[in-house]
Amino acid sequence: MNKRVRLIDVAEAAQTSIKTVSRVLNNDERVSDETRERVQKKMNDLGYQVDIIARSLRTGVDRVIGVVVPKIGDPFFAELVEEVEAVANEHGIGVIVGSTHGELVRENELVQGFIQRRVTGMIIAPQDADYSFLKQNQMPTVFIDRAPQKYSGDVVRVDDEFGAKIAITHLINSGHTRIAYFADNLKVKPTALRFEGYKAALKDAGIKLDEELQFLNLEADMNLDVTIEKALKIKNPPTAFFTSKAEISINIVSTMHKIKRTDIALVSFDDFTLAASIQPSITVLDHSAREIGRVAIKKLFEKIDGGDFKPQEHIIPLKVVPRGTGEIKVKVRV
Amino acid sequence: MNKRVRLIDVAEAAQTSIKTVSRVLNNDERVSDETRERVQKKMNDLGYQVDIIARSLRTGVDRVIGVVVPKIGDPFFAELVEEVEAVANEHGIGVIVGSTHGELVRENELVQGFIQRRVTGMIIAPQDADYSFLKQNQMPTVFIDRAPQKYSGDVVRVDDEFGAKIAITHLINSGHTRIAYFADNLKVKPTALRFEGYKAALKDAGIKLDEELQFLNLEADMNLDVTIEKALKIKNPPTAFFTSKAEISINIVSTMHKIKRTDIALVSFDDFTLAASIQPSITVLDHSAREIGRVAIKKLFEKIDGGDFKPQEHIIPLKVVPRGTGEIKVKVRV
DNA sequence: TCCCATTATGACAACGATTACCTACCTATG
DNA sequence: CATAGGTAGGTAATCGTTGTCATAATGGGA
Repeated sequence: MNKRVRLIDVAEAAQTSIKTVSRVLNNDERVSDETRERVQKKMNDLGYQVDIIARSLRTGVDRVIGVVVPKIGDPFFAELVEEVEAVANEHGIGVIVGSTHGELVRENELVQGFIQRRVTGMIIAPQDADYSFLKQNQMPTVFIDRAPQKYSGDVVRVDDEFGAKIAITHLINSGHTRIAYFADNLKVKPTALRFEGYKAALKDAGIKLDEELQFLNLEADMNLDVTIEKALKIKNPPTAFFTSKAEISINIVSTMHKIKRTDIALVSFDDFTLAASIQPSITVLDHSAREIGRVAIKKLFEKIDGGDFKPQEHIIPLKVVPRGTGEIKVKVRV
Repeated sequence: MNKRVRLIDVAEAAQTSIKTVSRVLNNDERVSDETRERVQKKMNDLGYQVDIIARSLRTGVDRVIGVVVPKIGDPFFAELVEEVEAVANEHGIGVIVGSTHGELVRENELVQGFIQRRVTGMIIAPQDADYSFLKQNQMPTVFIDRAPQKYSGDVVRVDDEFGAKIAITHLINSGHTRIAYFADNLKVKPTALRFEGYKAALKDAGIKLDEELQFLNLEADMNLDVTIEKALKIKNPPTAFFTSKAEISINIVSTMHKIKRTDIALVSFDDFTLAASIQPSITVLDHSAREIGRVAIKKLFEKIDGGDFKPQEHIIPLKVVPRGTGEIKVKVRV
């Protein structure tokens, strides 16, 4: 393996000092045109490439931002990361990603690793990890999806409670009173908030809560056939379903198509591919991963070059995208 | 901002040398238990964190692998990256990603950036960039999806031509003879190969090619309404569609549902979310992003620790997953 | 004409870890 | 008892770049 060309090699070839070559490399004004050209020619001839690692060591930061998400394979986070990467790229900064898969230990390892690497900044979708170790202003960080534990930092998220509330209100306005709620882990903050929104909307409408309609702590990848069957068999069965998450929605859509019960109204908290195209098309809460990503990276850069701002919460507005489901209830109502 | 704790700070606190602390850090045997404990305690007390950058400079590699894909937001590549990350993680190695968005310049920048960073290895889904600058064995690299230009390296890909051929043969065996082909940019190698497979299958079955059935160089995000309308209006219209890519399939499914023409058989080269659930469910070629990712990262690690192997091509087998579409043709046939 | 400001350049230290090499001491063995 | 070998630890060089400070040359103003 042929060795790397260093600044000093270029310097020797161009008969000047390493510092001058460094100046040329960094477009420093203080170099005569003549020298600059000579150096640049030699750089090309020798095929010089900066050593980013050496530069990072010297400057104290690695021009990379660290992104922590639950699952990079999840289309929601994949789009979010794409947006982050696009903006970072404009600043000449790379993106290093890690998935926690819901594991606290992993989440912690990833964040610590980013700090050890002296990343330029971090964007984190926190799970339950404790962030008290992160000293204020130690590292520019923006949290997404929800606030971290024991740390007060910038957060970019959607208004989960309000979103669920308007979604449920949408169903109520369409005439539904028996609305079942399907959610995964309630210990996760956004999920809990969505549940609150569900309850609030019913309460506001004067509809009594019915525990028989609440299907909580489901696993997203679980087969929901049995659960759904159970839901449809209760005495006064639901005419509408509300799901707290795209993965569950997809799962439910599959099952409902399988058992040919597309008469049940369905509103999904997240949008998903084909939600608009399938029959009936699915009413969703528009909840753009890209927008969250864009706002998060923008805020992050503000912190990076602007210095220390007070931690703020940035709420992305949500709105109901009415599609096929939701309105059809009248035909179906019991 | 409080300054970083270095090895030497720990060494002083533990009344020993920097070397001994380094040994403890790297689990070197040559340290007495007593000293080791004393050092570890001090490390904790002071909150010591390695400086990965400094370590990378000294050792000559950054423990990170660089991944280049067309779009990280594309679910196919997102899943692939998730798989890569999972395996890399087991080796204590991070993943840095970049999207080319089909731009040659960007592709080149990304790869050069990885080299400047002395990444441990690279996984690249090449577009049209010229890789002749990459010297053999300069950097462990595995290409995915297709081979690079002007460079002979390891490639992990599916058998595009064969895949398309068996898919079309599946349709032919179900009785179709008028099969339309929808594809995006034919200049992209895999797309071109898929087209070859289409032609080969028809030829083998003695069916004449009809240019009226070929809809090439479509843009994936384009509205296909007009194209489809045109396809269905020709004299002897198609009874089946074959799409070369998930994005196009989704687009077509949307349109077909909109115009209520779910009677047309559809086979998609890629699988996609809900393909199995919608009515009629879509027959696809099973073409696992995860498997490609897994094989690619495995091969990459072989190169990293095994040294230099001869460049090989690894072909992931494809098979048809028959679902609703494909068989229903008889009812529909003109 | 002399001095100061400005410009172009260079010498050298520093960033924080690893590593090659060296030292001191202790034990075992002929 | 002398020497070899093993063990724990230390010193200094090194990775490739950038930042600090110094220096030489040039030009303009007093």
